[in-house]
Amino acid sequence: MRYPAGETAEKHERILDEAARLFRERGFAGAGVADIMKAAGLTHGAFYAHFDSKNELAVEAIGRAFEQSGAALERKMDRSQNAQSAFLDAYLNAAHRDAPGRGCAMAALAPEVARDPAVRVSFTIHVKNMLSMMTRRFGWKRNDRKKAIHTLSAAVGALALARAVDDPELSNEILESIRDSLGSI
Amino acid sequence: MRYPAGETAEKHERILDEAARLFRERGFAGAGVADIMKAAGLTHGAFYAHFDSKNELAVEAIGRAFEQSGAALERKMDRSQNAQSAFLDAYLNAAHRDAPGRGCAMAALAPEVARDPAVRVSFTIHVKNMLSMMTRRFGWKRNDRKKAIHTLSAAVGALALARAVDDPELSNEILESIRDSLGSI
DNA sequence: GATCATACATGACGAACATCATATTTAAAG
DNA sequence: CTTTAAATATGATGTTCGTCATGTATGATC
Repeated sequence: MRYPAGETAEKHERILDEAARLFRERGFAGAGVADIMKAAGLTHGAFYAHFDSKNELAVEAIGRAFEQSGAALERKMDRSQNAQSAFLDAYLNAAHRDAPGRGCAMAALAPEVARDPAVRVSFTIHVKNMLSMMTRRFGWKRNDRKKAIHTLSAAVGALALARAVDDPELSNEILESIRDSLGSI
Repeated sequence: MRYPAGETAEKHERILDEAARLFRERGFAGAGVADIMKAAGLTHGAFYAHFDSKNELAVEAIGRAFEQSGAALERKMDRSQNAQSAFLDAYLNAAHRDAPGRGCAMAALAPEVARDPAVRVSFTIHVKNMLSMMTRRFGWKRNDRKKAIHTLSAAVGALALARAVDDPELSNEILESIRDSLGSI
């Protein structure tokens, strides 16, 4: 049957949201089209009425993931006196580590992105946005750009490592160490 | 036929080497058992005479990848006056970025490792080894451990981001910035 | 109100993949 | 020398996956 335009648009958004979540949780290869459609409350057949291919979905889902986690970060910085420490607290903590599906796309997907030419294009735009957002909000005077790159790289690396190690003490130590180290650069 | 023990052991090593390379290049999901066996000069059928499963291979291949890239790092530090700057130069450069198959397993595989319980165990041991190797060789006095964690996280994050972005200028800028920033911590 | 367009569900298809079965050949063990 | 055990190639099996084909019901359009 033909469905009301508004409902279709909502389903489209649900597919994107679930893709952005499942890709971050399981990787591009680990989340199938049928999985994503099921999570969005549909069957696999409807997928190609919304997207040209799984790869095209990956491109759009990366953008969605950045938008979601970026907006969450900005909200937390808005509510704080110190944007930098708000960023570090929000990014480098156990809740973020334990919920990759709602977290940073860079820490969850960077190596897989590197292997997908189409996704890299979108990823690059959002990394640039992230860097300019950081320099803007942190209010740094000199070496702004280098400090932003340093903060971003260390935060992304720390989160990825904290997720990959099996030892809870080491995982927490990584998060705390980097939060502390980056607090005074 | 039954093959001489020495040849079989060599083939076993070749399988491990090719797995360590292909997993880093394509990810665990992206490199198939048949691909790895073909790269090792064998057919897929012989695989289960060498390993119990693909996942078991992944566990051992992660160890092999750490050993290879760790040994290469140590050789470069041996040949230098300053272990820290030798580390930074060896890790954060375009050649390492462009050859993930011979490079750091953390930057190439951390998010996938996080999803595989068996691989995480091996990964954790090697991260700990890496941290103690760094503190030992860098000759730091105070805050050794925190500085090692900081250096490792920033280097891993920078390399992963430098590979994932599409813009060569930004990619080089990330490598150079972090090399510079970490040179004075 | 008749026609058209489309978003969906169901199901199928072909490819890729991990794993297993079997036959073969020959090193190793006795 | 005979027997046994093992490493390999070939091929099969069952599953998963991306994508496509088709039917259907109904909102949209005229």
